[in-house]
Amino acid sequence: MDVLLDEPEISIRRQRRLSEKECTQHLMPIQDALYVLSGKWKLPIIIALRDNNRRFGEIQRAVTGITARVLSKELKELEMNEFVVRKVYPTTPVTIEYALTGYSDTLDAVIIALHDWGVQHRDRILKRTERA
Amino acid sequence: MDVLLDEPEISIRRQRRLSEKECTQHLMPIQDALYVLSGKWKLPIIIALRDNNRRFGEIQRAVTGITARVLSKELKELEMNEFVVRKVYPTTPVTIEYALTGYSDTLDAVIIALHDWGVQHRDRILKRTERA
DNA sequence: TGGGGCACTATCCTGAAGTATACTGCTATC
DNA sequence: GATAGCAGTATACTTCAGGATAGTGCCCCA
Repeated sequence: MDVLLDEPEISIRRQRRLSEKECTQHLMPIQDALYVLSGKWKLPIIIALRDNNRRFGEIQRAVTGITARVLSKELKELEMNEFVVRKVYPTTPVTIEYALTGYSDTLDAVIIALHDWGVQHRDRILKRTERA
Repeated sequence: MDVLLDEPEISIRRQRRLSEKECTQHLMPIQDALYVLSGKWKLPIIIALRDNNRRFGEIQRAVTGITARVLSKELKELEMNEFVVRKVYPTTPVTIEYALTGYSDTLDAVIIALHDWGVQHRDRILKRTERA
């Protein structure tokens, strides 16, 4: 529902929080960060890897619903971002393993922040629908 | 580049970090959080609003490149998520103002985490391309 | 009286993300 | 000899976020 008030606040401007330049400078890194995490599968794959799934087939079974084509593409992207290493062992036939890198751990703070916010948001939504 | 090793690590499993159930429980809130922030425009709009842009036209001019159609749609979504209120003043013609809610401030921790990670990631990428 | 700003909506279109299905060459197992 | 698993690739399709363009009714200003 919209809020109806008597007088526009347009004249009662709050103090500026950030200059336009500061804002843009803040925006770009955030979008970079969002970019590497967005999409339907990146986080599920990372979580499957954290759960010690290493082989292509294992990961595909852990991340239910993903097709081989998409998993292959996503793993390549995660590898490019250095979150994942692809290890090839000269067995016959070759054994291939994927593993998270140490760099992937730098995402922890982000993941925790997103998680915490998501939990309280979910809670809030639930309470809102209960009230209604 | 792939890494070549002598022996598969498949037997040398690291300790489990999270059970599968725990993982899924962690995943959903994260996806919820990502959902409300992802897309090309949500964050730029939030930042424009923080910068005290309140009128539709003001916001559109601040968020360069966005069309009225998309801005309208995004503002509705932000309103549904209770990050934004739409205030209607009974002037002639009606004056409409958008403003961030207190709830939008709960995103601060998430935005800061994403920002910090984004900054160091950018740095890392730059250094990598310099090296090459 | 005609042009512009206001806050939008309607219609159509494009491109990127994701899906479905089939196929590869290799080996191990029934 | 047939079937299944391994780690994918190839081709074709669908879906949907977002973009382009035009137009709404209202008012103000020259």
